[in-house]
Amino acid sequence: MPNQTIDLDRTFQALADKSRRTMVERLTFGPASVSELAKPLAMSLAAVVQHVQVLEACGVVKTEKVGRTRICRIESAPISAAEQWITDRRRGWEARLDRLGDILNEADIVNAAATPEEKP
Amino acid sequence: MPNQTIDLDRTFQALADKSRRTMVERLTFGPASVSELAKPLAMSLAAVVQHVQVLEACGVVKTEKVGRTRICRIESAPISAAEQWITDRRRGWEARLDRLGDILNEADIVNAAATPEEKP
DNA sequence: TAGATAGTTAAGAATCTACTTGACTGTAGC
DNA sequence: GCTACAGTCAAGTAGATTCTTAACTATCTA
Repeated sequence: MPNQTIDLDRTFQALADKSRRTMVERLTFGPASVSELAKPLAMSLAAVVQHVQVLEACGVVKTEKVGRTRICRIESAPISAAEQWITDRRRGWEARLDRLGDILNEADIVNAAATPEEKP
Repeated sequence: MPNQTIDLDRTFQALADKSRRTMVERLTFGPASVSELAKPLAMSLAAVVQHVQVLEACGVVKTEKVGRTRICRIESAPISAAEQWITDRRRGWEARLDRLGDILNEADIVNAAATPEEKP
């Protein structure tokens, strides 16, 4: 598979698990073997392998077999795509709230000009 | 519940569904009722209500009943926390790759200085 | 007040997830 | 070659997720 299309469903799903996030966090500091990833996790190695498979299925990590160990490294594109989706939404609602704030401020000014009496 | 602690598991899980992302996208443009959120989705209203409950459980949306309609609006904190988690990781590995790049560049320069013959 | 609208609730089915254990395979080092 | 290591595969289980339909409850409008 050359460059699998990025699937936000799978990527967010992959990140929705503390153990997998711990793995990603570890891989942030550089490549690691499966058993290295397994160290901080209280589960069987087989379970860890399955988590690695989930991360690999969505492209968040790439792996490579070196001798009898499997080296995992992080792949930026899918996580960046997830980040971008969130960023785009946040920008959207922030812009809206800014506009709303402007309108309310303007209304306040108009209101204050209309009734300049009461000041607590 | 005053300000529920942000649960990345739940938040990423909430975003791991196309229908829910569509809802969040819609809410980016301003509050909406449940049936308004339901419009673009090919599923029963009951199913939409359940999706809204998922989004509400992780704090991504807040709702309020007005007459017989339920108004949903986006809440920034949980999504921002998810974004932040990704951003922090990305920064981490980008910094690492930069350092790695520097080292390789330096090695290249040293190498080029050692063997200045071959140039394709 | 009758009927339409907007949502709620419960129960159930199909599917997915996150594990487990146990048997197995390929590689490394003595 | 033998043994330990690193991982793999398969099967099974408990619980979560995503829907459905059907019956129900408010609230609004004519």
